[in-house]
Amino acid sequence: RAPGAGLRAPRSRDCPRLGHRCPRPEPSLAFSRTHAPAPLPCAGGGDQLSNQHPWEQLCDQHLRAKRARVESIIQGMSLPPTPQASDTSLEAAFGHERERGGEMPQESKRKPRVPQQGMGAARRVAPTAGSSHAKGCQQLKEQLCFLEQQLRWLQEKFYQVCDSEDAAQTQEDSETVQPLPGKPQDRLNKDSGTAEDTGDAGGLPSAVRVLSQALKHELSVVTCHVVDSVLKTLWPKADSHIQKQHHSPPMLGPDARREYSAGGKCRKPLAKPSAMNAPGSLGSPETEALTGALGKSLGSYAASFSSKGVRKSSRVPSMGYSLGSAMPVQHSQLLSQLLGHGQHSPWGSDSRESPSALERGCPEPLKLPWGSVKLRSSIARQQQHHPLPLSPASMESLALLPAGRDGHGESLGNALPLSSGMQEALTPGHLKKAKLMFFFTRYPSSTLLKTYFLDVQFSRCITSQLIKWFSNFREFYYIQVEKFARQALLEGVVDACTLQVSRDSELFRALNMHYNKGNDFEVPGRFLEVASLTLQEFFSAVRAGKDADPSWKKPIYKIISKLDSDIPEGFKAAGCSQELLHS
DNA sequence: ATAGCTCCTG
DNA sequence: CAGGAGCTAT
Repeated sequence: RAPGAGLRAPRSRDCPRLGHRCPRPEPSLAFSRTHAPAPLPCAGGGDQLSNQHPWEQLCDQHLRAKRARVESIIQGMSLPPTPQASDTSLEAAFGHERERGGEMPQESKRKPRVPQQGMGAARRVAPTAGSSHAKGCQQLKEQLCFLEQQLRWLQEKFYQVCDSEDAAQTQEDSETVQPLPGKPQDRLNKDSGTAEDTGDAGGLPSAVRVLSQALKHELSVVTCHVVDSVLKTLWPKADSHIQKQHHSPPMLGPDARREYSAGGKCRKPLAKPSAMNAPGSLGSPETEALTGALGKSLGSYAASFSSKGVRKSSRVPSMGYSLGSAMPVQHSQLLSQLLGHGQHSPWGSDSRESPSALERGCPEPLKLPWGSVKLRSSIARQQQHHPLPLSPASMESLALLPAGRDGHGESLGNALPLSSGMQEALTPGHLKKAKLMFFFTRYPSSTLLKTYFLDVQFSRCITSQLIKWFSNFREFYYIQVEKFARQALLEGVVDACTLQVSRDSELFRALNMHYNKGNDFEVPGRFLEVASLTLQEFFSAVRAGKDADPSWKKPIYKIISKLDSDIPEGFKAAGCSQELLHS
C-alpha cells in the first residue's frame, strides 16, 4: 500500500457515489473484509456452528475475520518493533490518533489534492521507513477504538434496559425503596446471582437477566480476543508470556485475567494503573479496557460546555434515550460508572461478585429465543405500562427504532444493536453533533465518524451523507475565512500575524452562528488557533496574488487538514445527539 | 473502478 | 444542506 494511505484505508464501497438518500439500504451491510471493524458484532451469514448461540456465531465469525485482517496487516509490516512502538501503544488508540504537528507520518489525513497545475510535483509528506508498520498500528488502533466504542454502546444500551426494567419492578412490587434505588451493578448481581428469583409472569425480567449474561459473556469474549490479538501483534514477547496462562482464549480464569492485567505497559493506555487498576484488583481485562478507555471521557467534554447557568450541566450528553427524569440519580451514577469513576464499573463489579459468568461460559443464555425477545420491545412495553416522562428526543429515538421494518427480512446486520435503537437515518441531532465536532475536526475520516456516531447504522449512504456534511461545513468555513481575509487586506492590514480570531471577532461570530447556533457549546480554543491560521494563510495567499491560480486554495486546505484535534469522548455517548438537540 | 474531495447550483 | 459534475489517488 502506498505510504500515505493509512487511515483512509478502510473502505468498502462498491457502488458509485451516492447522494444522501439511498433508495434502499443495502440488505447486508456486512462490512466486507477490507473494512476494519464492523460496526456490529454481527457480520456474515453465520449458519455454521449451529451449537452456538447466534450471537456467538456472529461474533466468532467477526473475530475470525478481524484476526485474519490483523494478521495480514502484521505480515505487511516490517516487523522490528521500532521505538515508535511506545508511541503506537494502545494509548494512542484511545487518545490521539492525530497529534498536532502531524509528526505521525502514517496519519495521512485527507491529502488535499495537489493542484492539478500549481503545486507541481506533488510533495508528499514524506512518509518513509517504518511507516507501513506505523500504519498498521494506526489501523489497529482505530479498529480497537471502534470496537471498543461498540462495546461501550452495547453497555449503555444494556443498562438502559436494566434501568427501565428496574424502575418498572419497583413500582409494581411496591418494594421498599432505598435511599438510592440501587446501582446498576446491584441490579445486575441480583439478576445474575439469584437464579430464578425475579422471573415473573411477564417473563421479561428473566429475559433481561439472560440477556445480561449473554451480553457480558459476549462482550468479554470479544474484548479478550481483540486485546489478545493486538498484543500478539504488537508485542510478540508479551504474547509468549500471556499464552502460558491463556490457552483457551474465550474463557479466562481469574488467575489468567490477573496475570493478563499485570501484563504490563501494553494495556496501560487502556487503564491507567491507578487505584482501580491496582495489580491485585479483580477487575477483568475487559472491564479495565472499557473503563480505562472511558476514563478520559466526559470530563473534558463537560468542560467544553460553557458554564453559564446551572442548566448547562444538563447539556452534557448523558445516557441516550434516557427514560426521563424519573431516575436522575441512577443515571448519573451509571454515567460515572461508565466513565470509570469509582472502583467498580458495572462490569468490574460483576466479575467480582460473580466471576462465574465468565468462567462457566454461561451456556444457558444461548438458548434464548432472541428473535422473540427484543430489547426494543421490552423498552416499549415499559413505556406503555409505566409512562415515564420522556423527553421529546427520547420519544424520537424510540419512534425511530426499527419497529415496523419487519418487511425487510432483516438480515444479519442489525441483530442486536438495531433492535435496541440503531438508527438508519441521520437526525437533526446528529447534524448538530456533527457541527460541534467540526470545531475539533475539519477532515474526519469515515472511520472516525463511525466511531463517533455509534447509534447510527452505517451504510454507504450514511457515510456519504456525513462526509458530505463535513464537506459542506468546510466549504462554509473556508468561504467565511476567505471573506474576512480579503476584508482585512482591504482594510490595510499588513502583518498577517496580527490576524487573530478571538471570540469577539466577527469571523468567529459568523462561524459560531453556523456550527453552534444556540451558543451553548464553548468553542475550544484550539479551533480559534486553527481559524486564525487559516485566516492568515488566506490573507498571505491573497496578498501574494496567488488567488490567480485556480487551485490556490489547495495548499491551504492541506495545511488546515493537519490541524484536526481529538474529539472529546463525550461525543461518543449514546444519547449525545439527542441531548444536544434540545440544549 | 471508486471513495472522497472541491466546486457549483438550487 | 443536498445533488451533481469533475477531479484525484488508490
